[in-house]
Amino acid sequence: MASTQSRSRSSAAAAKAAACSEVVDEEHGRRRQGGAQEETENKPELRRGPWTVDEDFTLVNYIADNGEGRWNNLARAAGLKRTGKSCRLRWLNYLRPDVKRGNFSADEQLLILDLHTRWGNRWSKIAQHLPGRTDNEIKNYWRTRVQKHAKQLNCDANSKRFKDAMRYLWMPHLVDIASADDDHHHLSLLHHQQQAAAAGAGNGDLAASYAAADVHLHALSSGMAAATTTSSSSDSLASESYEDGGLFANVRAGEMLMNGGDWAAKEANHQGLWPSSDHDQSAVQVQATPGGQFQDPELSGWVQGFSESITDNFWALEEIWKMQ
DNA sequence: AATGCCTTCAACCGCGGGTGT
DNA sequence: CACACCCGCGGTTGAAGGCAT
Repeated sequence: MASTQSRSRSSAAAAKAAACSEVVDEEHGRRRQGGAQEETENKPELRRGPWTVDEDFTLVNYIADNGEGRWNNLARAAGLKRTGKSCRLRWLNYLRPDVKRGNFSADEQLLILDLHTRWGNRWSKIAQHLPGRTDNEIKNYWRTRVQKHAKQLNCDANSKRFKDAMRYLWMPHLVDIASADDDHHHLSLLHHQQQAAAAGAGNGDLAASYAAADVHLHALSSGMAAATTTSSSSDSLASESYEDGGLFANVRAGEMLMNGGDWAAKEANHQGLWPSSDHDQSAVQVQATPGGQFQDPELSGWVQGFSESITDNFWALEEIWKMQ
């Protein structure tokens, strides 16, 4: 389990830090090896590197008594030879009682992929929607796992190609895993994510994006045996969008509009498929053929060709991932 | 068993924005 | 208004453990 690994790593690091600490002159950023004996009488040097158990204990106790914030003052008052920054980071990323450790669940992975598609490298913003997860952890996850997959697929993690792979292949698969794991839980997470994003959309752009249609691509995760695209009205952000019991990718036309002109252009060329301008009444269903062909030949060929070109490698990676 | 490469993640750094004086 | 300080964010680094040879 990753949490065990983290803990063992942390304690080992702490032991090492206790044996050989590095200190830094905060004002000038100078780094030195060997630490305490090099302190000058005027300026107490600051420790850096891995935290010791004693330091953790001191910080946790101080925050328990006095609360967090004002980190530079806190570091001094607590008697820690650390910068305020370092204390803050240690607390937020590691010592905070509600920090969740261990591997990301399929739900969380799905949420990260979805939110990153929408917001890019806004790690702290993404982290706000994953309770107990820190921006640092999500960032590391992205860089080590997601970018690795992108590299193995020979494309950039920020490229349209990879984003499309996530939308059409990875996310449906994660939905599948999440469904098998806990159907209701992932629905509630997605619902939470939508509500949170909509609530935070006072700035308008997200509101606009969510005002656009939801597009549900059914059964892509099971090899595109069939696909159903549903576009519903603007107030379909709510959970009923997810209540039909099927396995699907949740891809929003508005999100596509937000994330690239290509999608906007594609959508403009496929009004029959994604009638995003249709913000009124009833949902529009576009049924793919049993062979997995979309009614739109261009999109069908593009999706299927892409899917065929990477699916083997992609699922193999998924299997590796599940074993972690 | 020894060695070297790879992966992961805690921690650091620089920067920009906010706030107080 | 200018300056200093603080805070938070995103990018990067380096150490430890895992794994392959």
